Amino acid sequence: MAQKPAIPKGTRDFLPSEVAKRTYLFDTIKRVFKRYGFAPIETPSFELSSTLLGKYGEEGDRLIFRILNSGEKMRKADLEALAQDNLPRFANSLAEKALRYDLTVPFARFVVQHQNELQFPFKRYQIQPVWRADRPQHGRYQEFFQCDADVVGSDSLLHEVEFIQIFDEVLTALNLPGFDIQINNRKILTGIAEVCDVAQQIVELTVAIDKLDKIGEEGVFKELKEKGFSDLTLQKIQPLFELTGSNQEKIKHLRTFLASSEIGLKGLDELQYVFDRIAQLGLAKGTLNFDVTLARGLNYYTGAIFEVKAQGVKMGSICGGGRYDDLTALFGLKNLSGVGISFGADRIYDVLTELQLFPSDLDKSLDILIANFEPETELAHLQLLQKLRALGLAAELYPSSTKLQKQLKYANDRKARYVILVGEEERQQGKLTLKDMESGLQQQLSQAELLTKFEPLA
RNA sequence: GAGGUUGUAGCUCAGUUGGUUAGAGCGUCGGAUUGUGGUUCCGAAGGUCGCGGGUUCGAGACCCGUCUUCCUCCCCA
Repeated sequence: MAQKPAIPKGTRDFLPSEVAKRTYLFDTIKRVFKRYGFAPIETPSFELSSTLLGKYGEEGDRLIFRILNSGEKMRKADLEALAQDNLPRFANSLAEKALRYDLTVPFARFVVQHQNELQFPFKRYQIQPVWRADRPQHGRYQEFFQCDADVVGSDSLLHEVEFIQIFDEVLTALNLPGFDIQINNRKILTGIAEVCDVAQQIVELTVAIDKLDKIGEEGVFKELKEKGFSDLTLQKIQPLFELTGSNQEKIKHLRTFLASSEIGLKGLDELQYVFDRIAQLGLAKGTLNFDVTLARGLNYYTGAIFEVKAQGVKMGSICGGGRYDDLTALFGLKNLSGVGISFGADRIYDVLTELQLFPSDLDKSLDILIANFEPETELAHLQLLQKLRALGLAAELYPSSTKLQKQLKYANDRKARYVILVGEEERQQGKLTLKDMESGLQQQLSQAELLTKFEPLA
């Protein structure tokens, strides 16, 4: 019986017109990455479970797609763990491999494994799909692409500056009219926790204040209270929510607030450097904002934290990133500082679609169609096609000599710019008719004239 | 992982308190036009009503399960 076809939830098919848009998006990002000296690498779609598990917290482990052992390996199932109701251990014994959850952890594994073959500081970019067993929602898929660029082996703040320039350059090239690059520094958050005497609960603290723009000041206080923070702490944090004014004014206020925290002040110094450099260099369309409440969930960030939001659309962050001082330590290589960013290609795609910013001629897959009148001229047409294709033009001969009406409709649907007509009339005169599908105008040309006409277009 | 929501033609959606043969627009195909597309006119094809079970004389509609969609939370890009 014919079965209704379907694809798993949170996955998508891409039609030619969609692939054309995605290619445009990826190519724009790649072009900028390359200009800044990043080289592409690729890693496998799946890794050993042990490489991935435990790197993203409890929540992350739950969202990792596992690959069931096959054949004889099934016998490795730990039935004892099942009997003891230890489901995580049982699951691990069933699946030794898992689909890549992000590009950063596999990259850390890659760096450690190939450390002797790489030049440091090592700058790589990587555009590949990742998989998450998350519940799909607007702008959230189970299979999606990440476009990451990272530098490892350098603690220079130069990279932070360059990444901000990359955000600006890519998103400007994609014609986004406006976007906010939010920046914060993990050291400032650590300093805040120190000043408030809650250094141990920094994760709970930052996760809560990260939600400020979503649930408001009251919501944050409520959540902090539920997490067991004292009224005194809440009172100390309060001034943070009232930080207003320019980036410089915010930094100034925080210097007072964090006066007793060495690490907090270091974070402010780092931030100040980045702001100074960007002010001197300038940005095209982006604006750089200091946002103390920006935390991002990931625990491994230690310095700058970035997040980018597009203006004029209701969409979560479209880019993110930050500095992580010891990511490769997870795999045994210490003291290697890294900093990186990620473009959320699928979300950017949705934003560009919503704002109608994709160039209109992207899905043009055919420049010239030769209409098919009679089988006898087939060879001559194929020879003409060779010449047109040698010029770099996408050209094809309609495969059968059906009604001209149908062939023109096909050319129209394919968005072909020109149609070449060679019927009995033209053949007798040794000419061909070139029809411009946009203007509808036709002209009679010899083959040599035709090729001369198209030469500059190639 | 928790709660809610959706599913009818290729697409977007109608379908009354359960009652003959499930409709429309768009798209597709054919024709009006045997060498001229986009517009127009005429016609046609296309549906196990997500899937499985139940209630009923009778289910697209009601009930249960399941998958899917979208949303809120969690988390994230």
